[in-house]
Amino acid sequence: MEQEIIEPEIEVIPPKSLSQDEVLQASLKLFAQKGYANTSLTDIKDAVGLKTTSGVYQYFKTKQAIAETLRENILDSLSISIDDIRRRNRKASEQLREIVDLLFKLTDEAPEIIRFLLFVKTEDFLPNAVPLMDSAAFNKIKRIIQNGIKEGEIKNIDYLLAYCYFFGIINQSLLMVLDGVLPKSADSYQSQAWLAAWGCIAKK
Amino acid sequence: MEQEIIEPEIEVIPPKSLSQDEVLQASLKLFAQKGYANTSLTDIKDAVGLKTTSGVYQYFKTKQAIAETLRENILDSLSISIDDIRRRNRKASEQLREIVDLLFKLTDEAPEIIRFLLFVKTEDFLPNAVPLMDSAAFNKIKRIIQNGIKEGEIKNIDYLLAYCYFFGIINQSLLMVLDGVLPKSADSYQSQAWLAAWGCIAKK
DNA sequence: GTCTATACGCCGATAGAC
DNA sequence: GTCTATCGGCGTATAGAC
Repeated sequence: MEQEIIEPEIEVIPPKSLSQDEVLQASLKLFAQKGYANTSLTDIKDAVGLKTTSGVYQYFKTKQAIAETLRENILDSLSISIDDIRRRNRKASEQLREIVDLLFKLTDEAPEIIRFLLFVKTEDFLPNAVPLMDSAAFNKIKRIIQNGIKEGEIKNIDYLLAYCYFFGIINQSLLMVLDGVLPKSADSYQSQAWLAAWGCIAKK
Repeated sequence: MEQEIIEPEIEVIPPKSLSQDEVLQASLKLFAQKGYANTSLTDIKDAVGLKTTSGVYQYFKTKQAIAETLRENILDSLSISIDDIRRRNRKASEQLREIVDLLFKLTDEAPEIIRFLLFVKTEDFLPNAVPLMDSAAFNKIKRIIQNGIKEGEIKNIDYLLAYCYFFGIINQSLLMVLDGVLPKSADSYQSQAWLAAWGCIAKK
């Protein structure tokens, strides 16, 4: 008669079914805060609520593999977002504007992601990882700029220089927000940063 | 009969009077290339030509102390250079122009220094170091910008934003040169980068 | 004042009990 | 499938011989 009661036992309060994703999220925050080398598996295990580091190895064979997966996930989702942006907008100015939107929003809402991209030097510990600038996501950004040049929206300069000036301003803004040098939320600086960055490369 | 061969071992060629500065120079290169955490005292000892790490401790008590001294030296000499630049020029545009000159020249001639400034996150291992933006050198740069705003040379915006836009472009240019993304020497990009950066913050 | 030897902790990783 | 126990290695740092 009480056999049905067996069911609710399936984790009433803490599901505690530790998932691979919990490890990834915890590691992302730690790597973003302290850097890869200064983050030990002990730190990760603590952040996730495990008792020993052995548990972590259930999901990832090595510490490197965690960082690798993290990087792939971030770059993949960035790439997908950019695809979406390109689908919804035709002009380079609109596409870049939406990419800036995304980056500033992430800086406020998921700063670990931007920290990871801006601060964590993956080439230091992932020797054969694709350089950021050669990843799918960044290739798409470069293509947007090249198209903008071709269409006459962007000055006729080396597209790498256009990238450099535009994202120089954008990245430095995000960086100074994350470092607390610019004291307000990223959102507060977005429109001005966009104007400065776009004004740098826009034709005429 | 072959006993005389023992003698030449007294190092005829390399005087090998090891100086503190040799350790600093070697460490600077290593830190700039591989990062602080990935550089061991064994690496430093090898780069300097010592047989054991003990020799390094003759000049510095800890590995941290090496990085600390290095940072102080670099920031001090930067600060001195900026003093000199301010003495020789009155207008903010001229002063900034010469600072850009200096940074690009260093990128070509002593890339380790710029690498150390741009890439090595000293706050990760020097907990109580003064933040870059609060160092004497950077305070002088901020003052130059504030003066430029007061004199009407630079747009009337928050001086931190002016700093952000200007050095966003300059630093990104140096960074992309150091990463090899921009394939030529820093010198090749200097005048264009200056024009873009100054155009961003110049009045009118 | 430079090398020998070594202490000692932390880290990443593994084997195996339950 | 999670915890116990532990290994081997490297990294910083020290004590002391020469």
